[in-house]
Amino acid sequence: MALKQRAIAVEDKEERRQAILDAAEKLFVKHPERMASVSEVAEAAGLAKGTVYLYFPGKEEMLLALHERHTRAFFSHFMELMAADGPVGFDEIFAVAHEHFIAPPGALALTSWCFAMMDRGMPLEAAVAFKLRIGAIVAAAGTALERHFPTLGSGNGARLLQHSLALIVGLWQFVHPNQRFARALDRAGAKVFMRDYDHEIRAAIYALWSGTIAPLADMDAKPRLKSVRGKKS
Amino acid sequence: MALKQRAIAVEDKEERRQAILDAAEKLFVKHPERMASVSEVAEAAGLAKGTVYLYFPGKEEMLLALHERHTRAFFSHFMELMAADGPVGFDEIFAVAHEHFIAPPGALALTSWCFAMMDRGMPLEAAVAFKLRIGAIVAAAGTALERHFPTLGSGNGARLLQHSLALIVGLWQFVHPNQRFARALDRAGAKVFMRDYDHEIRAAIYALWSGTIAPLADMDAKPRLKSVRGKKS
Amino acid sequence: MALKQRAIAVEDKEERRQAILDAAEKLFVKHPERMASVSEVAEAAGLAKGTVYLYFPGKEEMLLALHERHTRAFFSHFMELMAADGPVGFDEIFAVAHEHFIAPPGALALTSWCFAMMDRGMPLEAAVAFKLRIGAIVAAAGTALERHFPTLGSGNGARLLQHSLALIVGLWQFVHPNQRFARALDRAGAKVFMRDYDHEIRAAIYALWSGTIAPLADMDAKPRLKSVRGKKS
Amino acid sequence: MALKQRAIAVEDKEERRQAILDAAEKLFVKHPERMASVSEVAEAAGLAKGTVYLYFPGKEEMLLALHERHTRAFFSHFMELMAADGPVGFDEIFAVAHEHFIAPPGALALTSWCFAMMDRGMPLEAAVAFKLRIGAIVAAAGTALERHFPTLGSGNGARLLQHSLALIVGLWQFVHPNQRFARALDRAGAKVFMRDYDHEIRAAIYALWSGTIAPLADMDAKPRLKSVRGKKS
DNA sequence: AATGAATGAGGTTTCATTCAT
DNA sequence: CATGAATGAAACCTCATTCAT
Repeated sequence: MALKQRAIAVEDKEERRQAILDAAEKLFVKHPERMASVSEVAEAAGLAKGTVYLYFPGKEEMLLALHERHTRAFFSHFMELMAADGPVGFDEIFAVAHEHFIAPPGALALTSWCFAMMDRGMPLEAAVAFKLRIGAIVAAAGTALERHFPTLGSGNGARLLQHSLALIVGLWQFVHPNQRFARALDRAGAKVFMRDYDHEIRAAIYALWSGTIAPLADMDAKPRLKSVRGKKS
Repeated sequence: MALKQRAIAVEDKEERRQAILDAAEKLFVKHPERMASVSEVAEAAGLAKGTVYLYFPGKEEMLLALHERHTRAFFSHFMELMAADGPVGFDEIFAVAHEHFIAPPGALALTSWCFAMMDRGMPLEAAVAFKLRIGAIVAAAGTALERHFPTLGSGNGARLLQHSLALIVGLWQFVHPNQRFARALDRAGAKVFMRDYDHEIRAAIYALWSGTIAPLADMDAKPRLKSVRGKKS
Repeated sequence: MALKQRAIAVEDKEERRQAILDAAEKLFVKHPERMASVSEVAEAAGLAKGTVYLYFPGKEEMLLALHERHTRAFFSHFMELMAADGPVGFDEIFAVAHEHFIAPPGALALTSWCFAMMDRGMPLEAAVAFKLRIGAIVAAAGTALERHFPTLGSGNGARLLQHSLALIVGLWQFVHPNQRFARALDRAGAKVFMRDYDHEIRAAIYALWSGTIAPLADMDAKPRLKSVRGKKS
Repeated sequence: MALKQRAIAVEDKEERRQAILDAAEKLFVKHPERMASVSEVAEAAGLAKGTVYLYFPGKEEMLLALHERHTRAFFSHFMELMAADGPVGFDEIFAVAHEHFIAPPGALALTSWCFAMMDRGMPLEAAVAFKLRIGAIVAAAGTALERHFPTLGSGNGARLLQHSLALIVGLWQFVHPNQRFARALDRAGAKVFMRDYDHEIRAAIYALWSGTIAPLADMDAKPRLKSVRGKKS
């Protein structure tokens, strides 16, 4: 179903908004080495440049909206999982995160870019508004998580979720597990040591959850986190 | 000691290079809302614009070099710590990371920006060269870490370090614990739930290390990472 | 008739393109000692710098287009002349060349500059495309010329035209018959020997046409192109 | 014999000056698509950038000096020819021009570039001084030529020489008979009509000399330079 | 005399955004 | 609502020239 020439009804407008985001996403994936310009996005969406500005206040906001779409989709799915009756395993939760953040090409690149822009280059209000919206969602999701893992304690659900997403994004930035880098590193003859992002992130997240949900004791007293080197017998 | 008018000796050149980085860093911190232009950096360093291009191939490379300076300083300090005779505690290690990555104003903002640029907007070669240089350092540091925590197993030291740095950066991007955001969030009347980055990151890293160094068992079999919700009596 | 604020119709666009060329030409003549910058041209045309880049891919292409305008105007006029019924004299043809190449201030300076840029400093494609366009025109003009001067023989019309234009440009470069040079040479107290370009070029072209259209005999056998010096009585 | 480290004697200085010109010429030929920078020239000459400025007031003057070297060599050779006792044929004279202007790679490209720069971009004084020096040489050469071709008449020798050189340069600019253009035109699939510069220029010069030395009558009265088109009966 | 580090004017180009149509 | 022409600030970068060493 083609888009209408003029979007007058509210649903038509929303549809067009989504079409613009689709176009932006497509281009983001298609050209991993640069940011598409607004006019490219517009063209890809079958619209004129100016029209994009009827739907988004600016370029950053548009990309942030795209990121938000990913994020909302994840949490929506996550809440469904939490709403389930039976117990939920790490694997199931991780699978949802994988589906929405890790698997979609460009998703983490976009997240990374958005976070950098939020700090410099984006109107502060847009960034803050985004954070408030997402914050509310994370809080709800955290509460839901706590119901499943009572040892977490109040407030720690949201924290664990944030730590987890932070780790997903941060590790991606370290590994840059995309074709461009992979090829370039191969050309450089590099025996690179950490390229299997999927495996790494799973292990890291598991460790984080393991350390959070099932902590062994107080941080500082733990002998296990004292190194053994140089220990006197 | 003032810089010479002309840096002819190799040491003088290095000194000037550092002076340019100092200026860039100063401006980065001073104007958190935007990136200073090359000519601003030059002026702040008391040099002409063209001179900066004698020391760096371009703007991105300059900022990457600044980030690399932080990173090298951290690992240098870290290696000193590892070289110590006695056992090393989590706190000591974390303190070093804190000193070099977390405490210096702008350090994480810069890291975040560099990572985003590395993906889009920076010459690929520059990014790859950087990754290779840092990769070698991380590998060495990982090996050193493994000597202190034998349960880590070969190769896991470097991985843990990367996971940790990823978490530091990623969480910062979630929290954006800087004045601009803090003020804006306050203005927005937000009861924001996670603003104490220092505390959060410590807990998150501890959990990660705890989960990595002292894992309790295989990931999937662990009942502790099965939720209790909906469990039949 | 003033230009529209926005050139939307194709004719308006062409008009604006011409207006930019007009501005460029004006500045070219006004400042014989340097090339105006694109932003000066834009300002002179009452436009913003960026707008010029909507109409021309770059500075060189813009100036080449200006030169092409002269050239096309000449050939257009020339073809009209050729289309006339009666016989056409050298004077009439030369008058057309004079009107379009020699008389307009700056025309030959621009031609000279374009030719130098075509060799170094201009994208090769732009230069080649220009040559192809002009080549087709010259070929047609040559054919027309041959109809008027049957002794020329097939193909020689285009050749003569090119030789003639070459001579016009080349001689101009020798004489630089412009005010700047004239004044400077006077200041230098020079009794310069060849300053009347208009007269010189007419004589030279006449000699060239005379020698081409009415050649006396084979090149090498001619006693007239052997010098008389040292000839035995 | 290697150049001395410091050129103190006058001959050493001249030698170094020539070495710089040699380097410039080499680079000019080696990179037909761009102008070498001063520092490239200096490096090719085994000198530092600043040293070039001890021998030439600026870049333009350096290239003009290179052009002047060609020109002086030609006229020197030409004068030898003129000094010969016997009669001199067109072929011999043309051969000298060919040897110094046409055959050396880059010679005409340089001439073309110098002429364009003389008009815009070069200090006027440098251009005028050059013209005065060359003017004197041309005048002398013209006088010598007149002795060989008495029908030329006083003053016309210099004029013919200038017309000839103008034609050589001008035609080159039309034809751009160099590899870059040749290849690009071939790629463009062009059946270009005038690519044999050597043949063309010889014919054109011959026609010019023929028309100048052996003119048939007054310009305007000549029926031969009336076209035949449309002639009655 | 030679060097090459420093200069900085000068130029081109891009592209997010605005706004007349 | 939609368009896309116009804007013009912002940025980067080069390189001829100067001058401290």
